[in-house]
Amino acid sequence: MATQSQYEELARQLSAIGAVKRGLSRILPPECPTGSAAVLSLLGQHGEMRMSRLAELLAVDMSVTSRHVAHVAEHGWIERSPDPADKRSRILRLTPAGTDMLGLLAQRHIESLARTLSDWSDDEVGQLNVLLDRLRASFGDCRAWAGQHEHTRTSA
Amino acid sequence: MATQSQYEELARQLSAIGAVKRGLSRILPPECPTGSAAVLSLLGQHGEMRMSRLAELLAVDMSVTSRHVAHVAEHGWIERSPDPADKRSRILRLTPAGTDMLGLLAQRHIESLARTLSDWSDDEVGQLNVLLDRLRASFGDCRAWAGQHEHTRTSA
DNA sequence: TATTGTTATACTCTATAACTATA
DNA sequence: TATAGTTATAGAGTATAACAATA
Repeated sequence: MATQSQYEELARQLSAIGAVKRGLSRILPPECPTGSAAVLSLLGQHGEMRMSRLAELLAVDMSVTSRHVAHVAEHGWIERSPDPADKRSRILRLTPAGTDMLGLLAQRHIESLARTLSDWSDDEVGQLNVLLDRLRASFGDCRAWAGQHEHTRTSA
Repeated sequence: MATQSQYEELARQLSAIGAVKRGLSRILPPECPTGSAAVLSLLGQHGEMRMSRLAELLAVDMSVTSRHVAHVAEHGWIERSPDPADKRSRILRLTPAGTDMLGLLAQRHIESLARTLSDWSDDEVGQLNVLLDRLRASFGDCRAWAGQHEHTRTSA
């Protein structure tokens, strides 16, 4: 168990990390904003999948996923083929153009991070990756989360 | 220097960390969304300051800062007094109500994180805090950043 | 009747540009 | 002329709710 102070600090750090994310998003081509990049990245990592699975991996509502996927499909980076097992579903799959775009994104991310984190050791970057992955897992596990404070009005 | 693979992984982790941030934002009272919470937090940490300083700490444009500050002031959580040294500026300062709200936010963050990260040691949380702080610093230092790819259209 | 996915609507956060007041 | 801050406008991301098609 960590101290209250550490939890407060972590909340501040997570709030501030938005600046880093914005920095990384600025290097993306404008046709491929962060939402599209996330879709491509997950399809590249996990291979073909359905909308519902993608929404779960993105950790956003399926309506949001639907819009991102529509944008990515309009650009020809993915194809949506009918799911023979369930006519309501479609299978999402990277196209060659999508794979190319994914390569471009990786290249830009690597360039930026290599420059920005030039004084980090590989061990430190590895540690951060491990901790961030665990953080995500800890939050993902805890699905008894939503509606806990149910957005109560306060008098403060 | 880290490997390309580690940089790619870090980019993915940062993209995915949004889910954690959204989780934390859901426990906030609806009158005090993340933008307002960030303003209160920084004023609590650093004490009174001017808009321009706050914008720098938030790492967002001053126009954005201005709107957050207006919202926070409307709720009576801060006061804006004229700066005697520069009539264009106003000094921002937490009110007692703002301090109360800050306390409520801290309490909710602590509750949530203590529950979610119950199996983390204090050392691990501390490590993550250190690395996130350093990450922010590395990006903050690198101000020769913007306009590097200048949003070039790509053919990919 | 329940589930998959889409669309309409609304809200938050952010950036750019135009503007006011002061330095 | 330059700087501090505000406001108008636009764009991206997300959530809720209503809807269509299929299970």
